[in-house]
Amino acid sequence: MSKQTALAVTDLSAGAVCCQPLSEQRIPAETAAVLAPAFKALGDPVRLQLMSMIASAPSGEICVCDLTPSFTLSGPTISHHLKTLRDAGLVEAERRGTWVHYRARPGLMTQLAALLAVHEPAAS
Amino acid sequence: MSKQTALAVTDLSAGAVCCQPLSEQRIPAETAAVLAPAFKALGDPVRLQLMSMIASAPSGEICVCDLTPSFTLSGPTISHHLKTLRDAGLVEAERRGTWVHYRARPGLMTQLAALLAVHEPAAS
DNA sequence: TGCCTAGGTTGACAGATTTCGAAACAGAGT
DNA sequence: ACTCTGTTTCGAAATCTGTCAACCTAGGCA
Repeated sequence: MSKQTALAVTDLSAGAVCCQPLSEQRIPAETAAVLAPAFKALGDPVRLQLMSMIASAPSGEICVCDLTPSFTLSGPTISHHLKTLRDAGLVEAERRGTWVHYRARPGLMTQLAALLAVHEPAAS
Repeated sequence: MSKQTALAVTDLSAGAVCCQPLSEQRIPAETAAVLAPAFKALGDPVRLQLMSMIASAPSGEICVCDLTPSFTLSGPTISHHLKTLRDAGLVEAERRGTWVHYRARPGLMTQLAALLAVHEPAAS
């Protein structure tokens, strides 16, 4: 099941599924179906923190061994959450030697941010 | 009942739960716990579309009677999804005569967008 | 080479949460 | 009273969360 969404997300992060703020134009059902899983992936406190730790890593990437100790959860649980973020297209993993490093994929996050951008009402 | 959940969200949308991009600074567990539910609320294709339809309504608000026909789901189901968005603090409802109108609350969405903003590597 | 240990992932499972619709309910208009 | 709009309640099916056990890969060492 996650395979399907992962594929779609890969497509969009390569391309141009959305860019218009959500408040300026109705999202087509198709687009919503593609982007909702990304929001869902961020819709868990642990995953939101993981995403933040990965994205804010000074070197651009961070070892799982540095992530796990920050939570009271077990290793497998963290691994599952990381897989969710991976399937959503928000991060990618690379094994270098003994350790696995996670890196953020800014493309999709940028799209989500653009989607949420609120058009300044009057102003101008 | 919606008052309770609305309170926490009201606090944050009034105040300073977050503002820093997720990729610039680690989100504290506390902040993650507060913001994750908002992402979770957007993490469903139907709710994402609903949010978009509400936020992009030309008059700033939209009647439930205009929302329901756009989906193949039953009335109660749409109502449930709307309640989820309400509880998350993303929209608010007002009954005017026979019909109920939904309006977006941009505050929280702005915060989420700021959180997802990706720091430009160059600049600064 | 063969064996051992450590880091992470995967699979399977119980318990909690979500999703959806049928039926019942509340508000407003006729 | 009756109708129409939308919400709430309730229950069933599906999904999600977290853990243990098993597995795989990489590295160290005799």
